[in-house]
Amino acid sequence: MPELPEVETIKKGLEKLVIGYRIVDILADSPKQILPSLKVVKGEVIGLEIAEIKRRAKLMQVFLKAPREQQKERRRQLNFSEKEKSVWQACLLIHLKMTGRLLVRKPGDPGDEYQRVVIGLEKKYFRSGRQIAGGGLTFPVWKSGEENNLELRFCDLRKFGWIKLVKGREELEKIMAEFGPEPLDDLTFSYFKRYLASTRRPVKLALLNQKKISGIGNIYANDSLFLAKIDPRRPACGLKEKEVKSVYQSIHKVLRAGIKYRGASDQHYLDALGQKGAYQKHFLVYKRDGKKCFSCSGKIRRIKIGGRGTFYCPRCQN
DNA sequence: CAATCAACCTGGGTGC
DNA sequence: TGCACCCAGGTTGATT
Repeated sequence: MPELPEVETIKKGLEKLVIGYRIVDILADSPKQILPSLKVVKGEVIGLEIAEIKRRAKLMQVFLKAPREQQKERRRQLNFSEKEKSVWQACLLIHLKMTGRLLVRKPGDPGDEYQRVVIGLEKKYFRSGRQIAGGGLTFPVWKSGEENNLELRFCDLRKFGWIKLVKGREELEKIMAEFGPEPLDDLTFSYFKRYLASTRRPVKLALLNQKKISGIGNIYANDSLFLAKIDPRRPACGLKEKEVKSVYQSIHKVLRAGIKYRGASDQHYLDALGQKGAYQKHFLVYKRDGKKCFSCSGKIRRIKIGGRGTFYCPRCQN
């Protein structure tokens, strides 16, 4: 279940591994997961270079630009206002849903489980510093080396995840405007307080609403409410200011812990190099039903809220 | 408006 | 061993 900390961990890995690589091919065993279609995406992104990777909510944003040698040509084609705006030419928006993975491998590496889409990457690299040309001029030597090629593999057991091509800043902004503030970045206490006061839904479901707060999924919602000692079933609007503050702070603590431990590899999650995270070793209540509460030693209970597994300590959380 | 629920998928687990 | 069934959870969209 890649939530904010998991996607953030993958993002940091991808940044180290694939920036500057050029997309040379896309293969899809599961073309339905590529939007609007494999054909269109291939047509638009092959030849572009990965310029920047960002995370927003639970989404990965892979920004692509024309490679250096084509930039002059592209600039000539654009009008002035486009020049001003477009630092990037296309963006691949990736949602991993529950079982998605983004793995960076070498082309010859053994196939990964549930491999659905493979993006072939190539890098022209600086080989030998500068070479002296005949007239005393110097220039860099770029050489494509197959041994340096990589694959970005999108693996997804349940095929709920997707990769979507976004072609402009406006389109991206329109999509991203549907998501609430980032809990570790621009979620202010006053906004949070106002939001909780505005809904009678169980506070746990309020935390999961991506339109209002982005990035929190089932694991971190459960653990946040345990840390805040709040019963997940309580109507959000019924929390006192002190309790709202406690939930607000707990969300920060739990998400930061998730990032610190490189995510929770409870079932499927792996980082960009295929490594497990460790937050599952630090679950406070998630998946701990029947086990002892770390605070009072009582039994952690499992119930359903909004159809989803919910874990809490009946004695500590009320 | 809000709440509920099926649908999207696959594999692992359970009960018979 | 085989088979029917349920369950996991992020998100959308239809229905009440």
